[in-house]
Amino acid sequence: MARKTGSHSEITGPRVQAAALRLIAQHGFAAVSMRQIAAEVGVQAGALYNYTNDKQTLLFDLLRTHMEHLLEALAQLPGTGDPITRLEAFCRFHIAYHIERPDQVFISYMELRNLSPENFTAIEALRSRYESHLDAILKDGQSAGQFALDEPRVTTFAVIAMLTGVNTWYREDGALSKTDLADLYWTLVRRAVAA
Amino acid sequence: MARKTGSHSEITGPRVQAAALRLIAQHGFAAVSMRQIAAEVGVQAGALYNYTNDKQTLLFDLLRTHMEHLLEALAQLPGTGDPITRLEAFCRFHIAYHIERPDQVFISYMELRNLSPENFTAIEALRSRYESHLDAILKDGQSAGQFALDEPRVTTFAVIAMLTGVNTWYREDGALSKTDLADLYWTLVRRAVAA
DNA sequence: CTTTGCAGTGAACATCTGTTCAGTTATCAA
DNA sequence: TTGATAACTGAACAGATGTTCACTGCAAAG
Repeated sequence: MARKTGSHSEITGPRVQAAALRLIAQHGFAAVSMRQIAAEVGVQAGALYNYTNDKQTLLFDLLRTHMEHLLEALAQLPGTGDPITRLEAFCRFHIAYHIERPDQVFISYMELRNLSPENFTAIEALRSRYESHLDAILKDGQSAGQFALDEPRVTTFAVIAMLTGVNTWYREDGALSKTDLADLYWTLVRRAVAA
Repeated sequence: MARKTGSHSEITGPRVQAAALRLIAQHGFAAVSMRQIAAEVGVQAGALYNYTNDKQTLLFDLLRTHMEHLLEALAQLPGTGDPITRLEAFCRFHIAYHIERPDQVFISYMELRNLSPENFTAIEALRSRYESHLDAILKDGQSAGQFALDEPRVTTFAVIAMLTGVNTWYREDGALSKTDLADLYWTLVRRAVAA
């Protein structure tokens, strides 16, 4: 029978993911070698192939996992109700979730071009599902006369870009707390879309 | 005497820059080899070294040139006057300029991490000068009571992220004209900052 | 204790990397 | 025609790349 306890794979596997995530976020997918990732984990390069088919799949799994977790967390938000309340919930959620995962977010935007065509399509589909959530809120608010939007789809892109931009400048040790941050961005969004 | 006509360097030099720009934007700095760039230009790899000291300098020159041109163009905008008018001018300028140069914009955000520390500092300084322009407008409008901003610096980041985000989704053959686009974004910004 | 099989090693593979440089070509000035 | 020189070639360099695989060590199952 296969061993259960004493098996390292359940420890090493996540460590490979973590090392790959950190190194790719710092240097870029193409700039990081399998040997560097292995060294970070403390094994030889060959051992990585117990945990991934190849380097491309390693990247794809990082992005897919991130997007799936993001969608799972998003699903906790209310899908119906007052559009303004839902928009606020979405904005605060987006900032809170993304600011805690700068490496994942960075990679998810930067390394799309290093995905194979099939893998790219898969990730784009997940991203599209995420954006649809905000799109639905904006359209509902539009119908209810609470928002004044000429092009809800464009507003979706604009709001997500604005919120995600937090990651480019926010530092944990800065003057602003995460609550301050969410308040500031929510004020901007609220006024931008308000009827 | 040195030759003047018949000298190819004034032709090949820009072609090297253009090829490097296109390929790096598409695949990433680390993923593109000097041989690929040379092939795109139609020369051997060694010939590139007539136009750049090394690969790092080639990247740096692309980013530096982009930022310098951006700042030159920005300098054409009025530096004084009604803050609302200046903010509108800035927003329309930013979108118009960036949307015409997707490769440069992409590289300028994506490849910062592949710059040497000194080169990184130099580019960041240029970027900071650009952001200061918007920052000044927002602070002037704040003082004049035309804008209501809790943190002008954060608003600067938010607005720039939102406007630059256009590049991630806009397509030349889409339904929206560039004027429509600028109108939509300007409406969002105006309402977001309005007192 | 013996057997099983997972986890990891380390060498090997073919190929690619940035960069250098002696040598070739082509064009111009004189 | 001659001499100069900018532009480019093509080979060479030392080392890095992703991936494979026969192998070893070792913990657990029987």
